[in-house]
Amino acid sequence: MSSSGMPKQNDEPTPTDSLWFDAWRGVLYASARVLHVVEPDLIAKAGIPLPWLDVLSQLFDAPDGRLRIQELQARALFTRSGMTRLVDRVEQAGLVQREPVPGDRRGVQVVLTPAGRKRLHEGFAAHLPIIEREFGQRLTVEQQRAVADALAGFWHDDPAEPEA
Amino acid sequence: MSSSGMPKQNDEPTPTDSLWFDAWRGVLYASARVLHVVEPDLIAKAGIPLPWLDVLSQLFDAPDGRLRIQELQARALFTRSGMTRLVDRVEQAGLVQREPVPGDRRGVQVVLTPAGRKRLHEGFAAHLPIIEREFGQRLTVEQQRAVADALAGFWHDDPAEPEA
DNA sequence: ATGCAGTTTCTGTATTGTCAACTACTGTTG
DNA sequence: CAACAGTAGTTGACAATACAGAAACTGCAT
Repeated sequence: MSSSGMPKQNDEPTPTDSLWFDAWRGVLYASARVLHVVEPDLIAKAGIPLPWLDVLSQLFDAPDGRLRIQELQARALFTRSGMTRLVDRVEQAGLVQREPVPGDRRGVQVVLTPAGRKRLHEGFAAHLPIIEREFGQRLTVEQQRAVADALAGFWHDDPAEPEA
Repeated sequence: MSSSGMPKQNDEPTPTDSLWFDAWRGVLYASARVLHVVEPDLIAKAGIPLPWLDVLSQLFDAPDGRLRIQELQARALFTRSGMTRLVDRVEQAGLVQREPVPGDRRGVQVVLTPAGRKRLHEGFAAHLPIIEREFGQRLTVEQQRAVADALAGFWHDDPAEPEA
């Protein structure tokens, strides 16, 4: 906010004086640092890479428990492209299943299998304590509430909608 | 949402009732969603992939303007391994330079070139407005302050130190 | 019907990331 | 000083990802 208009040839490429940038930096570093601890543990304890867990939980959270490839792509947190092949791998592991879309013969619906639902729960059970230790316990309750409240909009709104 | 305390075999794999998890989800989704908008723009406008900018700015922020490969690896936000090759590419683009470490003949110091410093500034100038629009403007000033304050610990402390 | 722009997913290919050896060097120990 | 465990960085084999274009289908306009 405060940096006037030319952060160009200063001595700092980061406008350290602006509040929103400090907030952004906190968000960026927090997610990166926590994920770097969580990811190896998740693979070791539950045998699920992070992108798989993402697909699994997006499906679980979907209203009908089923999502099309492009919907998965829009909601995905880690993989931007290559959803076809990511689903290939998860399907080959038996955690997910492709089904035809009733009215549209080019589309594909992806659905959780019972095994997929089971692995999803295992995965969450395995890595929730780590997230609590690495993230939750470093914040006071007031800070947790403030962050949750401030950032709720980023996961609450539908990524398919281009936002208001 | 309201499930009391046994997130295990409920109908929700996510213990939606705990505050720290909502905070974490906010952080995770905010960083992912913002990055998904920022990254293509950064490549289009400044020709720098996000991991490059990360390397460049870590070097810029380093006390002596120089970092060893393993220090880059420890501080890196996006790339966990393969720092050798990432530095290869950035070096080949002329933005960075390898230099021998005075007292240690196996080590390598990575230093910004003038061209690298220039591209770093261009990159930041290019994508700061986008971050402000996608992130900063979605938060009130109080929320910005709260988030910045709550998450300051994640980027302020040295990743080399295993933290207190 | 036929054609055609728009869509949904898949495939080919290049690039990037991951994991496990491997080389070169350091500092310590006998 | 010779041996050796530990460290720094690189390399090679392989998996995952990105991007462009192809194939199949839809809905609307002729």
